[in-house]
Amino acid sequence: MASGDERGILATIKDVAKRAGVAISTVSAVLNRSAPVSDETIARVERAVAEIGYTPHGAAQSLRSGRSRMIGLVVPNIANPHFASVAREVENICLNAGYMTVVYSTGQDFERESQVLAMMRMQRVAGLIVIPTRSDADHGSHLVGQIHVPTVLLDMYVEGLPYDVIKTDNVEAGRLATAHLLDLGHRRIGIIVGIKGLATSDDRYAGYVKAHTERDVAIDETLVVAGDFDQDLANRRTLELMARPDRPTAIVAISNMMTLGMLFALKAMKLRVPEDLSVVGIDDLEFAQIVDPPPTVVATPILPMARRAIELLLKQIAGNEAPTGRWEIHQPHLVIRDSAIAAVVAIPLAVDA
Amino acid sequence: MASGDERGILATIKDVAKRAGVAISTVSAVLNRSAPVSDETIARVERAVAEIGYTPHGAAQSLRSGRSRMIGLVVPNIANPHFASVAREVENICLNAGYMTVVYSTGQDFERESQVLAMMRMQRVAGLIVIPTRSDADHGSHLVGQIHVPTVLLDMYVEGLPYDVIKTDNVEAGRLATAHLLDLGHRRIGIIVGIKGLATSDDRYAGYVKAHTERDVAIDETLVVAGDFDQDLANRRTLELMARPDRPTAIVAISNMMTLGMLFALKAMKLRVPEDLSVVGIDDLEFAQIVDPPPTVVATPILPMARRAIELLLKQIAGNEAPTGRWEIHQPHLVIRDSAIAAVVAIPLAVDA
DNA sequence: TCCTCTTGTCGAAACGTTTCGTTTTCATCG
DNA sequence: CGATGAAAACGAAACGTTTCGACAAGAGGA
Repeated sequence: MASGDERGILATIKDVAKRAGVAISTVSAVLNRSAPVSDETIARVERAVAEIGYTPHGAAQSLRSGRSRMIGLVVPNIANPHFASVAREVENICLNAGYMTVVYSTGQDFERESQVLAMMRMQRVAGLIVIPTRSDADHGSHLVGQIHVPTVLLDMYVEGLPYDVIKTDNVEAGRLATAHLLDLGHRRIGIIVGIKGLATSDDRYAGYVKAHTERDVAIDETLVVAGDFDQDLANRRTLELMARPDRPTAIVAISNMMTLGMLFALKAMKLRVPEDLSVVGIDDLEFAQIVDPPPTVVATPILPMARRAIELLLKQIAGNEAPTGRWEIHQPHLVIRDSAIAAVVAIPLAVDA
Repeated sequence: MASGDERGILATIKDVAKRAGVAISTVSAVLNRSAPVSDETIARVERAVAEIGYTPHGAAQSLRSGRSRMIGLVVPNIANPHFASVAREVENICLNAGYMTVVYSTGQDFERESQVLAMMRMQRVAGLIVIPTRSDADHGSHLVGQIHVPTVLLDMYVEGLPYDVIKTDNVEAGRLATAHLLDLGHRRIGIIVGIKGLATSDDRYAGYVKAHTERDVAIDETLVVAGDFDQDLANRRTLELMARPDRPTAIVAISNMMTLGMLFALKAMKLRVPEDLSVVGIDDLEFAQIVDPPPTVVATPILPMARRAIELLLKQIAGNEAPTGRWEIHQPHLVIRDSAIAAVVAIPLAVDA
């Protein structure tokens, strides 16, 4: 960084070549180890690079070579700790692999997703990890039209898309949460589902139904209320649900933010958890241990999933492999903490499931 | 997206020109509104763009024009909700301004910071918002050598750097937190400080001292213990501090994660907050309301600060303005919740400060 | 009528790399 | 000793844009 850069104009490979007294192509060969160069020349070039503080121009590289060193990560909301930790993981691994990560939030919004994908296209990212906003086939074909690079779908699938998918068994997650409550003797279990048409939400709800069916317990459809994936609406729905005379004795929340919204609503209503109401969330909370009460949740192995997604993606990019369109399903598991206890009146069911 | 793109090779401006029957430069003029073009030609070009689904090649644009549409955001840790919300805000505003955001975590690590800045340089980002890892002059000159674009420092300053700085009054934050406890009658107040040499940490500690001095209360230096900014070490330090026979009656934690670590440690020790120990944190917690207990904190207006930082940065980039090197200081304020109550033995001080 | 100005369009150069075919040098071998 | 080949270095084309000077055509003024 000694000299040579005035006013933000950085040194170019040409400057390096001149200083080292070699051709541009030789500098390139040294930098990329792409052709045999004598030890002496290598040394001269490297010295020149160090002296003038040369940093290659990424845009020029990717323009010429046709490959960019960027990977796009599209998540619903980076402010959600769940996705933030995914971002952190992706960022880390990619940096080590020499890739830059570009993270963007869609806010579960269709148009915004398009806007973000357009940006990604413009930057000609080398690959994409996407947590889609919706799961229907319409949305799928829309996505396909927008994406022209190796892509791995994370946490959520879209019907009939030619990408690899890393996901949790969401039906099992819903089943696990609900079964836990049923086995604790609860019979009136509310559930706040997410956006209809979102596989994550639909599947988790399917698990809720499955757990009931397995145990031959009837579902009161009025206890199934619609939310989105966020805190506010879950909060409101909880308020409504608990204001009813025939309120549930337990609730399942199908996302971490919804669990939070729910707990917050209950606190505002001065209802005690778990004494007045048992709660089971899906997706673990970052700081669960100091939440009041520490919630019982079905945790999904999001970090291993994220790692696997990049691994697959990098392999696709490197090997120029076509995506297999395969689903890789990771299993969730129940983490018992303090937000769910046995129902007071009902007789616990024999556990055998 | 009708045709023209096979195998991920996207259409170029040349394809558009051919299809519209005009010169490349005319297409460019239409797309950038950079020269007068007849209405009829505009229409023809726009139709061609739509028909073949043309997306400009960002790398080529920035190579030729010398300006990139990217802004870099360098934060300590994206997994920390505090910084994640900054990221969300920056991302949002930048997207609307036509810029892409590239977020990276340094993990408060010097080398990693270099690595990240090198990446940013390689991508020739148009501007940078940085939350630095250290504040000393050495680090400052190191930063200057690494940065060649308009830059705004957020939340933390580095001595004698020619960049604009948006920060909180950290001395006041420390003072506010400590004064609150002193005014509640506490006389043995512990503090877990961050990394020495970090302005944020040093200043907040200075505020702690200031509050004591103002009230003529002596400080027991052994109650001042060193942490980093993270959860784990704060946890350990709390354990140590509370294991002492002459343990404090209150503690100040100087970051959100440290507050969390502290609360967690106290919970593990089965100490009640605030009955056994009063706690005041600095920086608000995203989900404070459902933390047990909801902590009393000194909140910093991080989102307005972030907004202001981008505003300043975009202005610098657009106007080719030199940074003013000015400091803009935002005031923190006390948010009283449930983690701090009056000391049991001591007589509260008359409040006049 | 001629000159000038404006409007619309074009062609070519340039941005900083990678890549590939070519040239130079020199050792090896028949 | 001349041919062969490998190793090292070079030069130029190309990637997809923006930008700028040039040019044609028509309008307006003297």
